[in-house]
Amino acid sequence: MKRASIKDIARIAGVSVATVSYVINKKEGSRISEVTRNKILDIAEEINYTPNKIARSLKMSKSKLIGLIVPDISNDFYSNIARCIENEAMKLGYTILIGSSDENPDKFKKLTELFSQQQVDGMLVSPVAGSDDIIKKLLKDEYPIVSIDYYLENVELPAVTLNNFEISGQVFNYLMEHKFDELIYVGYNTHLPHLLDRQRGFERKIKEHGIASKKVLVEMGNVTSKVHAG
Amino acid sequence: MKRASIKDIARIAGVSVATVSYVINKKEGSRISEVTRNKILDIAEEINYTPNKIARSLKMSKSKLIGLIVPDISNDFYSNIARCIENEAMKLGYTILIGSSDENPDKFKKLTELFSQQQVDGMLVSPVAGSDDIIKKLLKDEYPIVSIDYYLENVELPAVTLNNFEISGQVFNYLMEHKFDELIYVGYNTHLPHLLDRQRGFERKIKEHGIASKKVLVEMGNVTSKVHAG
DNA sequence: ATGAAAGCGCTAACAA
DNA sequence: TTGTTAGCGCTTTCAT
Repeated sequence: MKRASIKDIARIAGVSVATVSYVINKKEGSRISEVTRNKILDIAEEINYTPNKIARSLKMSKSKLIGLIVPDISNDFYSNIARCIENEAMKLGYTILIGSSDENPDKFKKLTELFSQQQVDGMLVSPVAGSDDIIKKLLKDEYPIVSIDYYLENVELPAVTLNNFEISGQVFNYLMEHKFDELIYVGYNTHLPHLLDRQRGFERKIKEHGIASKKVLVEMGNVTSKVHAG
Repeated sequence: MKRASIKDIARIAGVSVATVSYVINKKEGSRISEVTRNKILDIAEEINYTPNKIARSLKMSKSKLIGLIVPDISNDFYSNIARCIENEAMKLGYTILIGSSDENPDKFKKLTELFSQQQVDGMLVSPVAGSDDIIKKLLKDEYPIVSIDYYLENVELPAVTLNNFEISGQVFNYLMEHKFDELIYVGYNTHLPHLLDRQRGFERKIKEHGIASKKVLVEMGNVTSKVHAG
């Protein structure tokens, strides 16, 4: 069944498409008499009209779509974040496009391209190691983009993250209160700034308290197996 | 930064938009000389052209979008399904729109409307109690839609589901092998056909084997608390 | 209070 | 081999 368009309504109602457009979009201005308004609304109802947002997007250069890129949507941490984002997006009339990067910069890039082509109005992304240049380019193209759980140094990337440095200190304090006398820091061997913050937070405390400590850095990937081995 | 369009490329290259369109879409036909093709590709690269899929969708009446409705994307079961769907979709050049219904038919309806307006090419939905009419309407409008984990009686709704009746029997067999001599069936008090199948599968076995049994049906919602109470 | 028309970026039929 | 053009469904300016 071909979908009804405002043109169909206009033809049936014997008015112009402009008029139909006005009533569909409930412009409150003085335009449109009660009688035409109702006629149009009735017809719309009857022929089961629903607006074509694609056409609208093209005309308006606004898609009401936002892209979400996470490392893996099947991961509990991210699917919960996705859900919260979805809730807020819905409230504002946005729909979310979703994609998983698997922490792979190529996939990440592909997703940004795909979303960008779908003309999303913005992206929420959880960047991955090696995606800095991709992000910078997006930013340079004036693409609204905010980062999740990650930030870039010397780049104005709006980000919602943890205060990793601070939290590391809190963990240290907790451990101290429980009378541990030697600590081992286990973390990724990485340059990602938000992860280094944890390390730095830990190191600062160690120095302050002059405590025995060790640091174990494992390669990105499966922590569990690496730590056992090491 | 305004995005480049094929018109920009055409202007710079001194060719028509049709020509640009042809090379962008790599039509292999005899059209287009190597030299123009390369010129166009170079310019596209240089001015950072990326196709506007919204425009393309409008023209083609195909959005390369598919909608996915699950009860809750933050639920492990569904986020895993979502991930698989995403993988397959990507392979085929589709992007997925996601929405959570919270098992609420109103939200479910809203999502189908939203997706439909976004001109998705089809929907994968996990229907909820009370959504039968919505589904039927979608089907009547010739909307490609397939159901997840659920089916409708007397309606041709493609569905990927468990064989609940059969599986119930297998569970029963397993229990028998382990020498249980009384069984309790705990399930929802519902009319949802796929859930009733489990019940029927169980009942058939009970009858066949003449075993002592009880049935506890709880209202949809939080099973755990209900069963404890009952 | 309403309509005509341009144009968003793209594809494709038809001409040249 | 390439160009012209109509049109997808919609919004909005400018007339009327």
